Amino acid sequence: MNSGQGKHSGVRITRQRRIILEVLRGSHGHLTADAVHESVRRRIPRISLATVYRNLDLLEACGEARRLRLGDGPARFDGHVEPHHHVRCVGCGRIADTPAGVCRVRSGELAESTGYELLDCRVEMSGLCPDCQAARTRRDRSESRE
Amino acid sequence: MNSGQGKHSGVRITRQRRIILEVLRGSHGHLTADAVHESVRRRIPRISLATVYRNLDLLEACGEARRLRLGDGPARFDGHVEPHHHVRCVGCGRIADTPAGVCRVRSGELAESTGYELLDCRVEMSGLCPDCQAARTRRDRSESRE
DNA sequence: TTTGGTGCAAATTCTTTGCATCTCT
DNA sequence: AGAGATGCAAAGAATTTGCACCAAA
Repeated sequence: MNSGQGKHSGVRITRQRRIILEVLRGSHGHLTADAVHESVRRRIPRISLATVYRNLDLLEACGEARRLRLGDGPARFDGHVEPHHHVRCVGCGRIADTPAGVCRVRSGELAESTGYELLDCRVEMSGLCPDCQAARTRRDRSESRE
Repeated sequence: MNSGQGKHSGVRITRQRRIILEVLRGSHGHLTADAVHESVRRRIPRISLATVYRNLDLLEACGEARRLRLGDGPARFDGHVEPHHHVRCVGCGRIADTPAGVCRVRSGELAESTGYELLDCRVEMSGLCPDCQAARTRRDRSESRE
């Protein structure tokens, strides 16, 4: 975030910023800005949603958080920045992490076919979570009985 | 779209619907709803943006188009539904198609690690397009001369 | 002290909806 | 005729911004 440093260097660690990051790191989920706001509010009741958005933007720019736009609805923020990907359940919307290794990108082939130089790769899978698989099975059974 | 057919079967092929799809198919780009609207408007001046949105939703549901939410900003629509992926240039925002083969997903590993049953997989890569690579090179050279 | 951050409210941007009207079939 | 589509305008959701005040360095 701060490469061309002026005389004073910049980003401060405010209470709100620190706690927002704690919430992101602490949560296993992939929280919407609103959910982060709700959660932080329990510790800083007067924090505004705008501050949450500003800080999420900044954390993303710093590489401390990732913004996900899976499916529709609001963006989600992930405080775990180690390489990994996501699967979203088409049944219930739940999002799970997957190991980075489930997808392998041939950057050579990319460069060859498009001329692009690869910087980052995100995989959004969709599928059925175990619960929704079970629900489907139950439904299938009851339908075949009709 | 129409499996449990009632007495009358449903989706009509209206002029606006047909032309929207033609625009999507004809364009190589990945158009925003607004851009589709602009384009269709040249043939149907009174078409409304709402109609464009409604039809894009429907075409997506029919599997005739894909909705992409890459980076930020509005969704983009892709009328080419054969399997492929996308790279977005972090320099200029341009989006290019990539062959499906640049990315290989191990669905077995996915099921094993998450329990999800894989249905679909989208890869969003980011990188530098050839033009922005060239621009960077020029910039690097002029900076090293200072 | 000064530069950056915050809260609040208002503004933007993107997308969806209600409703009267129109149009395929 | 009647289900389904459209245009228009208004509503809605998500996110950003302007500004006066506050607080970390």
